[in-house]
Amino acid sequence: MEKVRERIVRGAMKVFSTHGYFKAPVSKIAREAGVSKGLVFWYFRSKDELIHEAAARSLPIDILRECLETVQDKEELLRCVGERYLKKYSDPVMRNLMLQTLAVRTIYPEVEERLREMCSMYTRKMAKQIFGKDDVESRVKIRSFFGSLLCYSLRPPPDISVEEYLDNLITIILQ
Amino acid sequence: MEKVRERIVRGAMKVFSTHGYFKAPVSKIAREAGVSKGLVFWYFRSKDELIHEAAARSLPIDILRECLETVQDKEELLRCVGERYLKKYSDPVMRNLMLQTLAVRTIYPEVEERLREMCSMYTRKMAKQIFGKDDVESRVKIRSFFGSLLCYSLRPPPDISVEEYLDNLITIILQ
Amino acid sequence: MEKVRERIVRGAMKVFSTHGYFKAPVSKIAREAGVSKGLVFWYFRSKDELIHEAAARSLPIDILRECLETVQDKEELLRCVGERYLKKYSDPVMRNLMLQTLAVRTIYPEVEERLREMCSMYTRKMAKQIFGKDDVESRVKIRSFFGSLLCYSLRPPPDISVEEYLDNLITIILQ
Amino acid sequence: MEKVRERIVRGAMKVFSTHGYFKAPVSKIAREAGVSKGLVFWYFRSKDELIHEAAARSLPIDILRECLETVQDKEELLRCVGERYLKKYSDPVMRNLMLQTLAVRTIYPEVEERLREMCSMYTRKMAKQIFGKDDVESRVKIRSFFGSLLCYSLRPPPDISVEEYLDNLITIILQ
DNA sequence: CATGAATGAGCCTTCATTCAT
DNA sequence: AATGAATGAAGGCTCATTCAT
Repeated sequence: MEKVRERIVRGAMKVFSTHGYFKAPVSKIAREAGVSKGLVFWYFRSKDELIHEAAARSLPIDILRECLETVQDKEELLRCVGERYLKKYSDPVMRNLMLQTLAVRTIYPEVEERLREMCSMYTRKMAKQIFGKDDVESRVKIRSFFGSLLCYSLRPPPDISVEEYLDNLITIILQ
Repeated sequence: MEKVRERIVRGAMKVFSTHGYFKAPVSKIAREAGVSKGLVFWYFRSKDELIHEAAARSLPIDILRECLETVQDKEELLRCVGERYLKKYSDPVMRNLMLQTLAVRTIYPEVEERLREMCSMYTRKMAKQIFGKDDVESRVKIRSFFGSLLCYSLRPPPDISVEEYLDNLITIILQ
Repeated sequence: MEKVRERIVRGAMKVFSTHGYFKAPVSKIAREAGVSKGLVFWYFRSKDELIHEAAARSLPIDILRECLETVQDKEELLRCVGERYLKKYSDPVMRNLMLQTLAVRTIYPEVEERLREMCSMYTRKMAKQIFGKDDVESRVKIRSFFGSLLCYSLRPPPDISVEEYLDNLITIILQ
Repeated sequence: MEKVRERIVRGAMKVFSTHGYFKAPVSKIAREAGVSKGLVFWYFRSKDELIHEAAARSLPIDILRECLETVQDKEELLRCVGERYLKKYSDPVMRNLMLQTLAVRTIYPEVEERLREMCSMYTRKMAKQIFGKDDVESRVKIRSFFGSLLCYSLRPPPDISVEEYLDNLITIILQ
């Protein structure tokens, strides 16, 4: 049996992903998790705290960190990030939740900060590791890479497989 | 003096962009527009109707339609779309509002439908017009193009100008 | 027809006086005032604001101020304060409400401050005006005066009239 | 080591005295007493039961009973009551708690009853024992005595000592 | 005895919406 | 058209109370 706290987070992510952070009643989250409404507030001080937990899990920061730490080769790095990214967001819950998180960055400074860090630090690191430099062209390419992944996730074309898509994308970026 | 209805929509877009569609009280929108709360409901049947109007304006559909209608040359087409896109979303209100709109697509079927149309029909048309074909590589490139624009808008790199960025991007896509 | 805001305050005072400030639901206050619950929050930002208004009205500060301003003679001053005091708190609502207010002074600094002012400034002024001096005996007498009024209000002896009581009290204080 | 039950009552009195009976969460009381929340309900059937225990201890009934039983002389009786009273309520916890108790008399019939008994029976007994009679003047004096003690307790004048105050008060009452 | 997770009732507050003026 | 008072439905949160361990 999964731990209660984890069940609540899962339920929250599911409900948040379809209703949005602010239209999702805690009562619905509780029902989804199979617990009482009061218990949610035993594990989380407030709904905001639960939002923060869900928001943190919705971003691909973990993927970036891991791949950058473990992989050296440039093509392999792109593949590592690409594969995990597309896998993570093949789950509709995660996909929609990430969009919800992007939308609330103007409300929660912590979310904004996390996004800023992800966009600046990690893309810079990737540009360095892949192209050996950090010039305009490299950074445009990295952004195109992530942008493409995002676009694919948001609305996967029904007639292109993940592998095919990723192969093509990596080729374009590295050429 | 701007028309009242228009003032209300503008106010709504501004408030929606920072507070999100559901945390933005109609009272705040009215204050922003300089009218009474009651008047908002004279021009719009409900808050949802106002949300739909704002959501429609937040997407780049108008840009796609216009450029596809007026421009033939492939590079010119990419530049037409790119320039207008980056201009539209250089406004923080528009930028944030588009994110809000992406987030509510699971709630409003109309929004979902509009997005679906934009992603499938227009990207297909662009692929056709630019690459003459609609194969995997072409579509990956179009997605990379839009993804890159989106990424740039979300967090413009402080040391790269719009023109420079767009030039590089078009070169990468067309090579 | 009484003004709505005033009706709400009256209803609040009545409900507060029997249920206490914190056990009195706003819904009950609204019902007592004959308005909807939401309207209470149109006139008062929060329940706390309503509590403050009720608390301010529950104290005898107005009586002290008026009598000290208008009356010179010492016996007359005691009688002015005594009469109005006993009249004000002959109303069970006012009597109980004052007790509620005394009880929440540790929670609301504004209430504590108002009480402090009442106890120090006004008793000092009365001692000066009645006994011409501010020594220990005078101040003990003033406190006995107020204490006696308070005790009478809290539980009026069934077989002593207000006038009789006040006459006796003034005699004792002035002898 | 103090008995657990006693620790809980002490903790309750402390928390009640500052937060009031109804704003004081049982959890806070438990923390103050250094026990778990559940244990409070092992020793007391409900929070109300705990309130009653605290309320009973907050009143000066014990003082009245003891002094009336042991002391015969009138001045000595006043001094006995006065001294113990001022000592008991020199403790801010007791002082505030008594006010809280006065405030909840409209809610708990038992509290109301206890107060009624204290006010009628004991003041009557004191009047008899001190003045030999029970006429209006005597009872006004007794009320002035208690009222003065109450006033002193509520807000002790910073420049008058307990002894000095009590001496003066007894003189005034007995003259 | 003792703990703390779990429950559910109730309350304050917000806010979309209506309506008399 | 325009205002703002008035309403009622939720929703977030607290907290007394229970119960398995």
